Amino acid sequence: MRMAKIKFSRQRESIREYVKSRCDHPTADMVYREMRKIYPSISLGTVYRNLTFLADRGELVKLSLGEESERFDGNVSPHYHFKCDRCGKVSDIEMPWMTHIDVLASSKYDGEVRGHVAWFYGICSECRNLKKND
Amino acid sequence: MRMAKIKFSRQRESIREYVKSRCDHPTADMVYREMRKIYPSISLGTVYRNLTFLADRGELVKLSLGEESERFDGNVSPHYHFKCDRCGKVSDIEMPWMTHIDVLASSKYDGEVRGHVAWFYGICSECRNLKKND
DNA sequence: CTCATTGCAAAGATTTTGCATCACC
DNA sequence: GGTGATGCAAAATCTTTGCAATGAG
Repeated sequence: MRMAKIKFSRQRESIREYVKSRCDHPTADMVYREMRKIYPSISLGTVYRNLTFLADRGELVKLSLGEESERFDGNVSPHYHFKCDRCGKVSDIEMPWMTHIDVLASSKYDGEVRGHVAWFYGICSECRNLKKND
Repeated sequence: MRMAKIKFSRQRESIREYVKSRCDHPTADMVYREMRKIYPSISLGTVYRNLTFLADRGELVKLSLGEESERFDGNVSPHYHFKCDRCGKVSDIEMPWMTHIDVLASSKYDGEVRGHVAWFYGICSECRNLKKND
């Protein structure tokens, strides 16, 4: 079984750079709309293929935050996210990764706990300030 | 603005009872296939409408575990889930709800943290036993 | 030249919805 | 009888995929 060779592609490079440069955890469609500014004839399929490709190789992380569409994160170090219930914005939370909760879960469950997925929700500071003026 | 009156429907009762009786967190399609045994002409639309209706009224909980389709849980008390990476089974974990992690997140984030979503993953005991015999 | 990658369009999969009919109350 | 719920089918989303053409090595 031989590895398929990976060839350079401008589209893939731009997609990688774009996601890595953003802090807003864009969806495939957001990436697509941005890429069309550079490559007007790029297809959604290419965007999906490359996002999946990059996520499979660990260069991006796919985030499932219970929304219709997946989001992509260029920051691959383990960290948590906060989703605003009001504006939908997704931000990073700078708090330590809680490996101890895996140990806790493991002690309560008859199986091999390998990790967890978690995110927080509520109202972001911008939306909270807006509400004060309602 | 007047509340719409809610009428009894056998289909809705069966869907409620079915989900509440299960521990396997069925998807809409699993509920649909089960309901067709009782109501051969029930439609997927009716199943979706009722699952959403019941979830909106707090009688069921909709679970987004990063899968293609949502799952539904008849146990509405706060608890965590474990998803087996191998067989896909979703089980409950009997561990206390971790309100303290919301406090922790809140101290690290400039917004109003109202709660969290979390689940654990790994290999369930059945699958681990199978692997021993490989 | 070879074959990985693209663009395009069609197909998949899941969920929602418009509408006429049905059935609770 | 009035209107909420259903069945059916079409549509809406999001994502994947088959295929011929393109382009990197």
